[in-house]
Amino acid sequence: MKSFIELLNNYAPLNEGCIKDLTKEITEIHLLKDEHLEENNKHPDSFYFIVEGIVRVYYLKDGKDITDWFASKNQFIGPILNIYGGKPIQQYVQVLENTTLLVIKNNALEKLYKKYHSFERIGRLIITQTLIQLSERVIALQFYSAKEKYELLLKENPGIIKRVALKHIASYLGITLETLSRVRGQ
Amino acid sequence: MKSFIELLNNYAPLNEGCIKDLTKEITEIHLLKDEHLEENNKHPDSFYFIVEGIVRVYYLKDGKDITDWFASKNQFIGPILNIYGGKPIQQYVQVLENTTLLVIKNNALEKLYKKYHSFERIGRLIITQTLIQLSERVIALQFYSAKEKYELLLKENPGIIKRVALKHIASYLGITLETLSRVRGQ
DNA sequence: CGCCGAGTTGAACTGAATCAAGAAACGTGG
DNA sequence: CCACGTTTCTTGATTCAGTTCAACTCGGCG
Repeated sequence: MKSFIELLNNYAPLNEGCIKDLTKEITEIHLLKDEHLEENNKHPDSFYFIVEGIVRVYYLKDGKDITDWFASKNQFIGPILNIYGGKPIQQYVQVLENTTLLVIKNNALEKLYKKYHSFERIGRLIITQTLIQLSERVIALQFYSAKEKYELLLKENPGIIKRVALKHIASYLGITLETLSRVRGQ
Repeated sequence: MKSFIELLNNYAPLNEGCIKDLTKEITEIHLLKDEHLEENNKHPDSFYFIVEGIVRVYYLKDGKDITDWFASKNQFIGPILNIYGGKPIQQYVQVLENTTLLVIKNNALEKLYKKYHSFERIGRLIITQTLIQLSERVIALQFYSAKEKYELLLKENPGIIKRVALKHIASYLGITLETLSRVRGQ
């Protein structure tokens, strides 16, 4: 919780009142390996911060499980509304290790945005950061070979390989499990 | 100019003082077909709004000209810092038709963000919108065939085909000009 | 011990890239 | 308004990275 506030403070200074209001709206939850956030099958209505552990965000495409995003310690998961053919995709969040999360409801988030300018600023900065990350991914998908995409992931997120099943890595990279296996065999 | 303010107001209501300050910082420029924004070769330091016309944002990858984004009437172009292998990519903006743009310097933008909460909010909302668009593109790149990507573009931006050279469409879609040509021949 | 999910390996297939050549459209100057 | 060169687009033949399908291996767990 402290580390969360600290992290936000790095984006922009938060005043006491805002921290107080924010703290009131946050709840901490613990999930065990392979559990899902219980909000599945609902419209996503919360924002999460990962205190410890690792999760993946995924969706179903033609019945196949596609990993959209990994997040681990000190990272955020927001309801990044994914769109497919003009329609929002139902997204799910699965915990890949025992994980501690902070949760805040979207409507509480909206209220804080409205009430505190500095909080709105932090929201803007975090989203901007996410946008930049995503833009790198677009380039990777457009030009990198399977091997290059795997190596980029290794470079940017070295720990992930040991913690996450390869099938999830494969779908995240947009390649098949078989191709990933061959790439890894050098 | 009016349409610009109106458009912003749709995101969040701006007060008089903010509109006044904003207006002071905006300059209108006119560019002819094929001209470039003169800020090329510099670090991008402005934000644009397209009043009329169409532009493309592109970068060079291994000497090849890759279109990253199209923008036309009533759309924004920000310095969406693209990253490639961890390094920011120099981006260029070329006008594809005679075009009228509004320009605001980044540092003026930052001042307005700081001064007006409602302006910061608009910034957050516009970036969020961009993020959603980009997330759709990630899915398209991961799963769509060349034909499907082309059809998606046709559906979402029907006018663009007649206004933009096919080679730019091709590099935007992440396919070769030859493949695009074949796809178009049904 | 035997099952089951996860990962590996192999062979055939395919969508798109590449390379190459030609056609069509465009603009500029005579 | 036409001739010429440049740029843009099309078409064809070949190649290749990655998919698909299928069989097999490995490790954990009831």
